[in-house]
Amino acid sequence: MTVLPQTFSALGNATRFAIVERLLSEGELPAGAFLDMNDTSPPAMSRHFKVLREAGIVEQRIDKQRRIYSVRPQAVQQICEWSISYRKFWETSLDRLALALAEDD
Amino acid sequence: MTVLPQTFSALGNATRFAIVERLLSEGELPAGAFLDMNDTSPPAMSRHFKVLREAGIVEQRIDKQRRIYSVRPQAVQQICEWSISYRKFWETSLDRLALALAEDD
DNA sequence: TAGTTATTTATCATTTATGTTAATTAACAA
DNA sequence: TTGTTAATTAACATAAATGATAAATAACTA
Repeated sequence: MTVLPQTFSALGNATRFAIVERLLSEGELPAGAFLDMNDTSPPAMSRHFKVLREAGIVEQRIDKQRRIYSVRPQAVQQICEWSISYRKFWETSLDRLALALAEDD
Repeated sequence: MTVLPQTFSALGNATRFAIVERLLSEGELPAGAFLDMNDTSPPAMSRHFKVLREAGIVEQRIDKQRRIYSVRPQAVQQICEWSISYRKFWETSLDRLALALAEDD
């Protein structure tokens, strides 16, 4: 069906997740902007970007000697749509839960 | 901040993702109901459930000698809220993209 | 009780992921 | 040209994930 497992797998690493969150908040940034992060030697960072690229989560734009990365909106949209497609399930489940808790008073 | 990377990591395996999708569609099921799946020896399946439990994605209910699993609605809700929190970004990005494509006609 | 069913835990082997250092590529700057 | 900056690729080591078989646990059934 979908490629969501690959998307989730790529986001299932704390460093990559932080990269994506930062790109989402700040917009496109060159790879080098992330070298201050926790783990990160340049090759490690480069590989994280490769994983994100191959999962279709980010895209690369080349500007001179810089690689500028940004989040592909479709990637986040796909995640949103997946979770929304089960909304009826989780919303009613949570409603029932809240109700049950309220009855304990 | 969040535990989302752990959630994503757990869902980033095709077998576990399939388990979760089936639980979401069919509702709670005993572990044994999944032994027809692709990989799956009973111990492999058991470990997949353990990963899902530890990530807070499923919960276990014991009925006699059966372990009945179900999806914790909060897990899906959390994913939904994360993607929604960046909705402005990805919706406007996609709008711009559609507009740019339309202009090519 | 003895055997069966459902599931998990223990051990071990193999694969995949991830980090490191060294070398490479490409563009810029003196 | 020579040196510097930005990023990647190559080669290697180590850790984590995942699967298999065997054994253990717990509850049901004859």
